[in-house]
Amino acid sequence: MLQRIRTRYAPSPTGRMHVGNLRTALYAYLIAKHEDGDFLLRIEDTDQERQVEGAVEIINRTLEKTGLLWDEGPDKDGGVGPYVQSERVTAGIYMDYAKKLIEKGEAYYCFCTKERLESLRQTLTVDGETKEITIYDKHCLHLPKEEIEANLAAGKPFVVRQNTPNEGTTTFTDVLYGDITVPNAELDDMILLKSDGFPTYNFANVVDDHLMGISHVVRGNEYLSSAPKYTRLYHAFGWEEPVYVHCPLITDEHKKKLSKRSGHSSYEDLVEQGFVDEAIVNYVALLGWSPEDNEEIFSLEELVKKFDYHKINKSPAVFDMTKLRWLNSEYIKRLSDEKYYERALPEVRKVISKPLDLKKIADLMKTRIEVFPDIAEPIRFFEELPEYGVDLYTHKKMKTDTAVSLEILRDLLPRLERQEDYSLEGLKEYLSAYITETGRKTGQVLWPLRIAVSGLANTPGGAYEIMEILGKEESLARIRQGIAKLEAAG
RNA sequence: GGCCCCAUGGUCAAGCGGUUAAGACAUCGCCCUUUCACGGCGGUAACUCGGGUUCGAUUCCCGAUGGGGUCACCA
Repeated sequence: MLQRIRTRYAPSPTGRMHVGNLRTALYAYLIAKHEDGDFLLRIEDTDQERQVEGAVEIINRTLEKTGLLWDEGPDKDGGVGPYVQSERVTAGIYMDYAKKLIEKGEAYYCFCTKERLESLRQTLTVDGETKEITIYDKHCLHLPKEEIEANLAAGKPFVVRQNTPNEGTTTFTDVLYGDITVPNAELDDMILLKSDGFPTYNFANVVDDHLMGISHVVRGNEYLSSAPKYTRLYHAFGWEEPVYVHCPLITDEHKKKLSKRSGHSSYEDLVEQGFVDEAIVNYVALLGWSPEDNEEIFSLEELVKKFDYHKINKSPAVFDMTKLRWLNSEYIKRLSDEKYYERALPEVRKVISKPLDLKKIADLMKTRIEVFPDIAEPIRFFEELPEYGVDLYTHKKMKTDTAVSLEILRDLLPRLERQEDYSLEGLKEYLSAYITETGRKTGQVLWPLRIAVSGLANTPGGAYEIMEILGKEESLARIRQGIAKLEAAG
């Protein structure tokens, strides 16, 4: 294959990128980069009503954060901006191409009013759901030339429609799905150019993919049913078709296509929920594809090396938050201190206002969380000793109960008051000496100690770690409280 | 409803005519351990159904069933 691979990600700027879009962008990027090809970004903003303020920036930022950097585009602000379709509309590109099609008889002007179109609409009820379908009747295809001219001259609003024959079939080839053939009669005369002069996605997409030399068109499987119409467009122009890669859908647990409208998480939502960029990209890559070596954790660079689009699955994949969380925990464990603190410390500060060693507290949580917000709850006891019942002091396996605990804490208190070194090592050394000296079991001594300083049966870290962080004064205060509590309980 | 696509454990996912049907997440149990977690070890759990083709089908073909997608002056 001598042809250079060129792919593109072509989103419409309507808000945050949801996971399905991110996966499409990722696959398009990987297909190109695996062969050292080009990856472009093209903003498809041909629907003026759906424009969302700042959406292009969100797309740019998301692509940058995930490392899916595009290779070319018009100069903009000293850098390489993405291609933007609305800017190309002004250049008259789409109008010119639409006219070429009209000349060839492959498209035609349509002056039908909304009302007339409305009358063509059929409603249909399936499984209790009401759906509306409209099949255009080619009314304007048969308009006399004079009438068309007159309408145009009168400035009557028009639309340009694709002229699809009612006979024959159209076949296109997808690398994953093979040849797909549909009867032309099934293909509606879709609108190419809207009455506001803007092209529809269907048209702009084909024209731009050709003009930009896109070799592999990567898009979601929901486009499979309109693909034959695009094929007809390519044929009508006499252009060579690109290679199609229709990616399987990503669905929710109910097998429904992920969409913003249904409230499914976008990439940015996930970041806000405490996920790591690389983990999200990694996980999403795995939905619909797996490497030959069966590895599951890899960087974008490794992905580029391993990715083979011929191995993309055909069946839809359910987005499994549980597995993403696991993968995220793996990424968190591998994070450098710097990167870990950057996101962990803010979470620690949410619950700790005392002048404690926040980094040490964060360290305690590194292997215990799946997402960053998991940090807050388990460390709250550092800030304030929670209310607890003396029954916590009873632990069969540790061979301890309230009586034993009271005895040990009373025994330990004066010693710990004399102890100056509250570092982890100091405490460890001192207390293990006490343990051997008294012949008690380690757990038997440490259990009541942890209960006293934390008020909890389960804590991140053990008694040593907690006491080190709390420091001598607070540790002793809590131990005295524990003793008082035990004495009061009798 | 028309058209199109899909079908291996709960989820992701190997497999591409002959396998004890991998692996990961989840789940369960054990070990490690002062708790929790990490880590280690092990268990439960799958080829939608019916016809073919074949010496032999999870694998190929057809059909059924199930699920999904799509049918806009949205992309």
